[in-house]
Amino acid sequence: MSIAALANSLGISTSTVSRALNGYSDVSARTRARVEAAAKAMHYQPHPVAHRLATGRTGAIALVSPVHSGSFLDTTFAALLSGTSEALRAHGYFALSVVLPDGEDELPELRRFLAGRLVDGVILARTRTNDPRVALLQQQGVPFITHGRTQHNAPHAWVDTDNEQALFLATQRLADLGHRRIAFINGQPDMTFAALRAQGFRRALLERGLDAALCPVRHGEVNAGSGERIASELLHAAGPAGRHVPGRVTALLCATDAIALGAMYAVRSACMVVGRDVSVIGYGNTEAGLYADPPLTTIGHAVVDNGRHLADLLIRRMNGEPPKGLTRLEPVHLIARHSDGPLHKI
Amino acid sequence: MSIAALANSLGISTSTVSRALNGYSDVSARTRARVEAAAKAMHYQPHPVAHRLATGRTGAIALVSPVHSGSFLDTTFAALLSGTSEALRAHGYFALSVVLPDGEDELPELRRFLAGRLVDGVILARTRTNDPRVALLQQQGVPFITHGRTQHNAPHAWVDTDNEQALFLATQRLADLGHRRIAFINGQPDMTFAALRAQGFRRALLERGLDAALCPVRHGEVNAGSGERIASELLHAAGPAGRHVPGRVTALLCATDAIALGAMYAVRSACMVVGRDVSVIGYGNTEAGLYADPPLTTIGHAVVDNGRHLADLLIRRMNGEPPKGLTRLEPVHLIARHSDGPLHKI
DNA sequence: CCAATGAACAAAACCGCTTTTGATATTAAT
DNA sequence: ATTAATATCAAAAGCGGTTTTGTTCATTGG
Repeated sequence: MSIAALANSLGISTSTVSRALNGYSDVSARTRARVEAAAKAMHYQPHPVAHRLATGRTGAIALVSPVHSGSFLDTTFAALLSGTSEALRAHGYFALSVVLPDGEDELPELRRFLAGRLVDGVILARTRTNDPRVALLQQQGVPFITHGRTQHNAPHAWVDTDNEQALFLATQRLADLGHRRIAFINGQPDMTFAALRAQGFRRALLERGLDAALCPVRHGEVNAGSGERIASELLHAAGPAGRHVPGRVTALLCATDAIALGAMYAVRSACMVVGRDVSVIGYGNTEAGLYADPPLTTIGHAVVDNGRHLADLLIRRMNGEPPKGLTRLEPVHLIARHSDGPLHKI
Repeated sequence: MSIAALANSLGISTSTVSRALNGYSDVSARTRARVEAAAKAMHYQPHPVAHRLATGRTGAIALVSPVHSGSFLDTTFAALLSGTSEALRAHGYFALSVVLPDGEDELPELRRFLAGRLVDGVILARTRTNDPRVALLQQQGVPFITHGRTQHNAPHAWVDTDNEQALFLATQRLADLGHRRIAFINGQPDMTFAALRAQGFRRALLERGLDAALCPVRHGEVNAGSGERIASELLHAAGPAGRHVPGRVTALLCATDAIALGAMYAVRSACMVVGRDVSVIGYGNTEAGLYADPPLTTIGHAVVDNGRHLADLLIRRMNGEPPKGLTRLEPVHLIARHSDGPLHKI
């Protein structure tokens, strides 16, 4: 069923059919009704590709994320996708998730994807503080929004969780439990979230008067294997030489629940008890943390909501709003369970 | 840069340019070289949407999966996406992941997506034994492949892991450890994988001479919460009345690692020890299982490879091969860790 | 020497829709 | 009554390619 066939069967021109169906004013009510009836009767639907060629719009957006080497897409990403899909569906858009290869091919591959013109807009996940993908999107003029702020000069739309506040809260909690030697097992330092969390960590140390030299920040992949390895190193390391605070760190802040699960494993491997000998706090409130032994104290954030807000703001961006005001910082909260506790004298 | 502009600058017709660039034979070598040089110099690239309209091909395929209510896309799906993306990229295709809403809207939404003509082929994940999406795809004539077999009459391409064998192996192992009362916490009964795993479970019971009446199969969501709830019920239930084998089940087979983590939680909640009082076996070999306490015995399968094979077979299908032979059953293996052990007399 | 073949390109049709421009009839204003 | 404005529709020109059909000229075979 093409528009030509429909027009033919009605004995009118294709342009009139198109204008009738698209709500133009110079079509008589009578004609419009006839066209609409015939379109329904003949199950007419405009050919989407022809429509795209004529209008330039595709009706789809992409959620772009790299495969973080060593860790598959995590549950955060899945929740994000779920939220955006739902919200975009309400506006008639399709949400497509696109996986870019890690490393050198990432940017060329994103370029190739954008050149393919499959989508009207892009949601960029896993942003880095200085993200070449953002520069590319700005240069190509594609409407986009990032999950996580960046340090680019030109403003762009973003949604972010309050990573800084999250680690401020978690660190404060450990300090208030008496811990003085707290380690932070962070993600890769070039990631936005990692930089912000490190800020929150340092702010809390300062505010609670802890010695930053005793509170190391380590960087690694956001999976359990990496968490186990780094935690193991931290637990077996002695304090810095010349200090009179002896021994090891007593608390492990972890950038994700997965890291925390690895860290808990390391604690057990060192024949210590999580929550008593060593406190562990995760981030993300995943099921795996909830059902861990002991249940993991963690940071909660509404990722599905993040997805919805990303979708809503992107649509406003695609409708021409300037990126300046299209930002949103989502609150976080601490979920206390049993993987942390008061400092026991060693 | 349109083809018209390029043709104009060369002083030849657009048809010759098109034919030169697309390898037709009736273009002289000299002309072809000139066209190619000019195309490169002017950075000409065919407009993808116009190309799609003319050829009917989009250069993209979709990995379609529902949001399973109560559980987000799990790591299995993420690994699948990773594998397919990589393999399809090698063939110049984009892999797009599409999330369908759960429930009533699933089929209409798939129909709407297919009508959008964004992709040349579809990979269908999470298949059910009688899957209306398969019927829809067949009816619409879209090349597709499923991850998981179905019971449809018309043959279709599929890749599946050997679910039956997996549960056969796991059940056998528990039987050989002396367990006589083994429960299987399965996924929803309409899912392909669940039906096949139940088959493997029953086959092993038969082969090892266990009493099926003492070995219940339960169905639930494939997440930890559901696993905890069902395991808890099973552990607190007495044996069937009138039997002289008293007490509870001593081993829990779980359809996913997530379920197993929930089950382990339930065991601890009942003041018992996983691996001694109750054996637990998972499925999927996830990181969360590896770093659990105790480390989870589970079924390993190469999901990323599944993704690659799905991609390869789908491409052969799109190239016109009949679906009959385009199938592949992937092997599984048991990964022994410490969440199971010999039966202790209660 | 003339018809048949083949090489190389141009012209035109097509994919299917949107949007601009143009034409005609009707109505309102002067 | 004549002109200007308005309503309604058709024609045509995009969007940017691919593919079929035609045309011209040089070559070859009989």
